[in-house]
Amino acid sequence: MAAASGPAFSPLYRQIKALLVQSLNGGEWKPGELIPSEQDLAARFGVSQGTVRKAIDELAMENLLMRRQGRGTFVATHAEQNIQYRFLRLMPDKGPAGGMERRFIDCRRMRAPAEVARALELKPGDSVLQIHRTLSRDGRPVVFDEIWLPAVPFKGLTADRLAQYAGPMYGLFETEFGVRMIRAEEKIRAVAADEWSAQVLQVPVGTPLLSVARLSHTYHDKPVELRRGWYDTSAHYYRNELN
Amino acid sequence: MAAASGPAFSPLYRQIKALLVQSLNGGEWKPGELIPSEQDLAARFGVSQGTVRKAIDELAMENLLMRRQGRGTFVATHAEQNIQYRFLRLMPDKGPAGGMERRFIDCRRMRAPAEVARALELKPGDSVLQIHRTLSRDGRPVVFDEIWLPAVPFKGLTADRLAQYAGPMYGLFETEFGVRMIRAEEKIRAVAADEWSAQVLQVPVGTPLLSVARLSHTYHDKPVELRRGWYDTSAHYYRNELN
DNA sequence: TAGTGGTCTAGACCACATC
DNA sequence: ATGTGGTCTAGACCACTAA
Repeated sequence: MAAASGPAFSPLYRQIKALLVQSLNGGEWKPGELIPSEQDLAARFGVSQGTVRKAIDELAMENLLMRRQGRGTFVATHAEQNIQYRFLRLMPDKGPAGGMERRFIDCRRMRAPAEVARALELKPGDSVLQIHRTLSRDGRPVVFDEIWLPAVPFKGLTADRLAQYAGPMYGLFETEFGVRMIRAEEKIRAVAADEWSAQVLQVPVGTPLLSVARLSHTYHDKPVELRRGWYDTSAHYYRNELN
Repeated sequence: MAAASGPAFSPLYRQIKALLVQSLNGGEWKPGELIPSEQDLAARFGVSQGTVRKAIDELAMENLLMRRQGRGTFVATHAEQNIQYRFLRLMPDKGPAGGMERRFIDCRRMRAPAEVARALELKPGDSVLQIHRTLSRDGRPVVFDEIWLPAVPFKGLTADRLAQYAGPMYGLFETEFGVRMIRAEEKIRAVAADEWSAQVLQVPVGTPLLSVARLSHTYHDKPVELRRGWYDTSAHYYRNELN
């Protein structure tokens, strides 16, 4: 009848996958929790275990779920020791990867600038939070971040709460605000340090810095964080894998 | 008996996968060619179709093979129109992604510097090829690459041959030298343009540039290309996806 | 019409974690 | 001993391509 443009066919396991994402997004199973066994889910949806398995396979590959043989399938979380810094690709030239010191400079509420509103799919003038912070290694600042969050799901977030929380920032977002980061895109450039970033990173004005603009998404590809970072790459590098 | 340190268990489909990689590496099926059907492979290896399928699934996910419903499974290739610039992550701020003009500056044979020999796992002093080239958009140079290749599999490669070949460089490597690039790692930094790169990219000395050091691997994680690139990110950005 | 990969099922057994 | 995910099998049927 209609113009016949859409995908018109969706295999069963993708429909099951969509139902699982619904349950994740709706909070039926929270980050870190155990979800029902494949057998239980198969019974619940009225399909075979193999079909549920294929749906979970894809969700595990997309890092929404984590399988552990003999234990079960868990909702992935940023609040874990082993998967820490999942999105931070900056590696030190020498020494182990982890362990940078966080310092929060400020956290303000304001009206979204046009550019920020566009990226976060807000109306121009909607309320947003702006956070500035640094990451340091061995006392030397390496990363200067400016973070923009929509005010509505993150109401009540302050610099103090950020500073008090031990563990990755995205872990706090999960546990305190129910916002889980799934996927992000980064646009990377080389820029000269302006006065502000030069001061914060303790480098001369004009020093080449890596500019990293990250847009993070939660379920259903909804953007929920815009992050502009300046990285001092004199003793670190941004690592990427091509496949 | 022994100290029992190795993986000690390998599922059937991974053994099949290893056999398939052997055949790919050995040249039984060349890039772009059709491989036998899953049924044929199952018969050949004495396993069920499902087991072969799982092996092929992983190889397809790693971009070694390409499945096409109704047609069969093909060996992936860089010499294709649709998958062009698979490894180049530089995107223009405006306009479509593809279509940059290549220019080869030189191609010399020399002894490997220590750093290059280490990266390519050669003996110090082994013979290597050094290539310089640029990529331009709308006549303006954007990328300056210095490429290092081991001389032995790439014997006979000249700037002329590079310039005459239409299509991506890795396509030429496949068809002319039988070397297929599978996977690469990049280390990215912000640096100031030195005199040479400034001249080639037509920017002032000291301009911040993206420094991209890429190590490319063929089958069995063997490194076969070291590429140091300088990107002018005034009208382009390096795009990355985090998952 | 024939052949390919893609989906779905049902059942058996293995590896692993927990009790 | 039990329950979980992981592997392997065999067979049926669907979607797609090409001749």
